[in-house]
Amino acid sequence: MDIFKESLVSFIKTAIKEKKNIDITNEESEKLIKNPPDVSFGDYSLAAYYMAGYGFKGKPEEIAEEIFNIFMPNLARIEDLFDKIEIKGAYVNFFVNKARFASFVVRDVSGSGGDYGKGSPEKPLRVIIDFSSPNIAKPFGVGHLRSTVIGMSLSNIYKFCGHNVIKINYLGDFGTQFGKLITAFCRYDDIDFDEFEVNPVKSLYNLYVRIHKEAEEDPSIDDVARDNFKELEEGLVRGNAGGLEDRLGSIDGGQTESVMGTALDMGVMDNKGKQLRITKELKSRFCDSGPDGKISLWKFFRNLSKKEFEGIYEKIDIKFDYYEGEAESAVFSNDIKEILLKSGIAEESEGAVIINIKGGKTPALIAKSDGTSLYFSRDIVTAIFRMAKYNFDKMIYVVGSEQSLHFNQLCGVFDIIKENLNKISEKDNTRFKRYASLISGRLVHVKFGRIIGMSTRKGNLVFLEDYIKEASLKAKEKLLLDNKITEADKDGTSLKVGIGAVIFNDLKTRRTTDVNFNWDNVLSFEGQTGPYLQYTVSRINSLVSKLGVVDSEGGAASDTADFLFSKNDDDFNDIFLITKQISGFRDAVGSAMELNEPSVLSSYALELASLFNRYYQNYRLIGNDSDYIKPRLLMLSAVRTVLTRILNLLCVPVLERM
RNA sequence: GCGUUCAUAGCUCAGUUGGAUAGAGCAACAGCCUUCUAAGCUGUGGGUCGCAGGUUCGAAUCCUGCUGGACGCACCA
Repeated sequence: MDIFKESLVSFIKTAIKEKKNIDITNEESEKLIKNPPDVSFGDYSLAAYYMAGYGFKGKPEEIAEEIFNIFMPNLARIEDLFDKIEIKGAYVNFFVNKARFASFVVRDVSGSGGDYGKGSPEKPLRVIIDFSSPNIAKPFGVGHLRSTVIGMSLSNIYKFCGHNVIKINYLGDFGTQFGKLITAFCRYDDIDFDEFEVNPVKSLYNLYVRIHKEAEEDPSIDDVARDNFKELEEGLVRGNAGGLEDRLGSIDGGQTESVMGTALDMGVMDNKGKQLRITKELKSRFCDSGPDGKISLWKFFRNLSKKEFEGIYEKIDIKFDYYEGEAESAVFSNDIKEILLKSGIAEESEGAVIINIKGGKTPALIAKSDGTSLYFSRDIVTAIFRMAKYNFDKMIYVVGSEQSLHFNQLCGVFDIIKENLNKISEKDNTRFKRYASLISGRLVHVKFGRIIGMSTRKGNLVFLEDYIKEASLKAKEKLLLDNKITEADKDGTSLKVGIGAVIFNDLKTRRTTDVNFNWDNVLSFEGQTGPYLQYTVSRINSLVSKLGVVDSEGGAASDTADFLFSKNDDDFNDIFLITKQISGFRDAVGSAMELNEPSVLSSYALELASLFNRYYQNYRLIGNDSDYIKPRLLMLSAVRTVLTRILNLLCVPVLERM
């Protein structure tokens, strides 16, 4: 909060106490202060409607009059900070001393180093953000990009607000579909092993599509696939002797790393720890050796895919603290099933095990009739492990809204467990009870809408790589046309612009609305786009470096003066608008975090960039004397500081020049 | 059928949590580069906030109904 608003807050608080004998907190007082919709209504306002709750009575206009009369006699107490107070209908509007305000903001930014807007909560939260989470047998498409950039951006925002963030990529590395993949891989003789090395995910996907098609003709394939999956899962369970409680015990003892690393395999790695290339011999060894072979094959698929994903993440500069997988949780799913059945929380139905979540009509399914695990049961185990490992205050799942039901049920299960804790026997379940009961109320599903209508010209799924390539190509054309780069593009400018366009496009609208995809829109780079923001920062860079030269020749300006700007300056009003926007940065980050909504920052940044570009167009700095330039240099770098920060928070690359 | 969610300018979206005159960007049209990067700026036109009720001083925002779309609803994830 700035000193202007602060003084209003305390003034209102005192006035209400003095005049109405009502005690209110600073927070309540702050809530009464509104931001008028238009600058012509001033900078802050008090609405009579809200004041009615604090002892003010009568028609709104009368209340406004009364408030106005409270302020006027005491104007001296705040007049340094405010130019004018006026009544307009039911509102009392406050106009800040613009020259002072602008000077204050600019100093505030330059004084906080690069940390302007950073939060430092008294009790930082420990927040897990689970995002991206691609399925290892499905191409990394646009849907995963959304989860990835929203998650990464939220991680940045929480961190910037002073919280402790743990970023987890929960790979979709398990489930019935892997039974299918194993079946397919072993069934077909014409598999291109080289292609498998180069494009593992695509190869797996093709296998999946192929076997799926064949299964439509011959349903017995599905049975084989289910058996293969069962064999795989049971093999893993055998390989990890000891149940859930033991595992939680070892986590308590500090053994937090995945148990899968030590799981059985038969020669997936060479003696240097490098994964072997698949060959015909290796393939038949995997396929003919029962559970151990299945496990090896599964690991082989997983490793190759993970490597491919890491390449993509590196390209768009996304980093995770941990990679996890569903398989580890699958191993302990059966324990969960037993606990919940025994305590009566879950029940059997048609051979499967279900839980009725209150308020929901659809029961949650935690185990299949053949005893193997499900997505849902694995997520329960995973959450418990994470509580044991990280003791989180909040866990955010960044997953599409089509999975709302799943996450409602997941939250519901932990509520039920907490309510029925005494039904679960203490014996052998101490740790389970401790951790599971802590989870209730701490899970958040941050959902996002689908991307509609995105396809190649042939109507196929668009891969992220191609998406970025297309955008970069377009950026390159533009750069070449303007004679800004050589064909070689050594700095990778076009790639950064392309990535910026693609990522920003995903973050500029509110998460929950479905995005209508439109190539023209993504490839235009004008108006409300990532490149527009990148361009704005580049412009400032260029201008600042040129002004820096001018300034060093011109001598010192009034660094310590109370006012850096004068209301007689030609550009005064525009400078004020810019600084006003800058001063809203803290609130913007704050609500972006509160709402788990990066787009709050996108809109904010676009507005700031737009104000700056208008200023840039209308006023010339070079050629003026140093006293004129120096404060404006501070203003420029304040804009740059905030815009750069937001680009960083939103995972949009910042360019020195473009 | 049940549940969730959405509907704002030709198109894509904002709209400060119920407040003052509903705003941007694209697209269209008219302008601005011998001057700090034209991926920019200025101006014009464009709206029954899906429809109908209700709640109150006040509704794009909350409630109900209707219409239309998206998603989900037991052994997939």
